Amino acid sequence: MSGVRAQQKEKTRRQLINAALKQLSAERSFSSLSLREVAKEAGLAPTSFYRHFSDMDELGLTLVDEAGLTLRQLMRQARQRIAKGGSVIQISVQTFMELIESNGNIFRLLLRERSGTSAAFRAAVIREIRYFTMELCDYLQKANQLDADVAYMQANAAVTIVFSAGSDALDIEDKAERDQLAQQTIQQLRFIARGALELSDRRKKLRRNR
Amino acid sequence: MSGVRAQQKEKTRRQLINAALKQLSAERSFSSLSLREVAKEAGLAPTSFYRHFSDMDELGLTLVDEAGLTLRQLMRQARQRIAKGGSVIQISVQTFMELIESNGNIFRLLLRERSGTSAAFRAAVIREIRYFTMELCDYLQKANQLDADVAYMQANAAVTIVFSAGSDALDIEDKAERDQLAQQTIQQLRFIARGALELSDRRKKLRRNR
DNA sequence: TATAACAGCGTACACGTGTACGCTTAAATT
DNA sequence: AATTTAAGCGTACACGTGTACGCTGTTATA
Repeated sequence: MSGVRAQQKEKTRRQLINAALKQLSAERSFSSLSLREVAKEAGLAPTSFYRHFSDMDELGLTLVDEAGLTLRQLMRQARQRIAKGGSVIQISVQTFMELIESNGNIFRLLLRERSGTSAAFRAAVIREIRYFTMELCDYLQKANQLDADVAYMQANAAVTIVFSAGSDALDIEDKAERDQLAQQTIQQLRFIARGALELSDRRKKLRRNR
Repeated sequence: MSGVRAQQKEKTRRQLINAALKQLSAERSFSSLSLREVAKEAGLAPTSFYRHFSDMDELGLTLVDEAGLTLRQLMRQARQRIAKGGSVIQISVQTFMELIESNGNIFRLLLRERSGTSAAFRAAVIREIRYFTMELCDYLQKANQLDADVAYMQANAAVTIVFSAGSDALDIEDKAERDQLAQQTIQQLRFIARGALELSDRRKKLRRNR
């Protein structure tokens, strides 16, 4: 049981994953990739693909998992930076934008499959994004003493805005323009935060006067 | 030049458009439609397709135009209702949700092609949405006396939130759930409006004290 | 050392695709 | 009335697709 074999298998599995990831781009969606193309890019015979995935769909779901992992990495990194002090919103947006720059394709996958054509994919993507949202919701609730529903609405709106901005950022090559987009996004998140806090305060006053 | 011929041509052209629209659904994206399928659905021989569009892409762009038209219809309708009094945000969201219910497929097209695979499509969709955003921006600027940049950020955020909610609504069949989503969206838009107004006020004070 | 497991390959097949080409037939033009 | 125009059809082709099947060579097990 030395594992030479299993090791090799894992390696070509990664080659398939990377091949698919590489072929994703602005002009190429996952659903437009063919099994043959991916196998070829990975240096495999088409039929060997089946030794690793039963389907292109299965590969796709694996990629979504990969994307979820990246998202969690993002959260960890942002938390670390926040712990060192600074504006929470600014740091979060900046970290997110860096992620998009270095992992454009995997982020594109999330965006496309979110409103994509396969129910399984959509469900998987939505799950990842929901996890992300919930994590943020928790943080907001504790940090700002918000009611659960207010925190959720804020988190949900914030994630929507940030993901949308990320999608736009993917189409911008000019750095100055991207920075401007980031600034705008930060301001929009502040709008939302402000509104949420205000509702929360109003409710608190109402409770006190009862 | 009675136009019997041109009339007939226009009719089958519409049949092609409607055929494509009909085949769009949660499980079927435009890019996954084939020329042959659309022609068949329209009751045409595959090769006759070319008498009307040189490409599936050309048909697609026509559909995006159609969607833009629908969007403008929406704005008109919302304005009429608003003129009769009531909460602007509430009426807008409600009108939007009605549109989605009755024109799900065309709205899906917009959502999908926005982050889709064809540069031409993306550009066309972005143009339509930008128009929509600018219209809202104008309104906000005048109605709330906002600075141009603040109004734009609010409009942009609002449109993002509403479109995202629309996308979610497409996957919900339960009416009560959809209503809840609408309520949440309304609240989120109020957050944003609140934040924008607050920034605007702060700026005004700053100017006064100069 | 003999045997089983299994990753990877090549061949082969049926199927759906876009589209070139020429024909028919009815409307439009002369 | 004679001629031109053009919408729609059928045939035909080359191409890319997923995948079934059997073979080979190497690794793991007994």
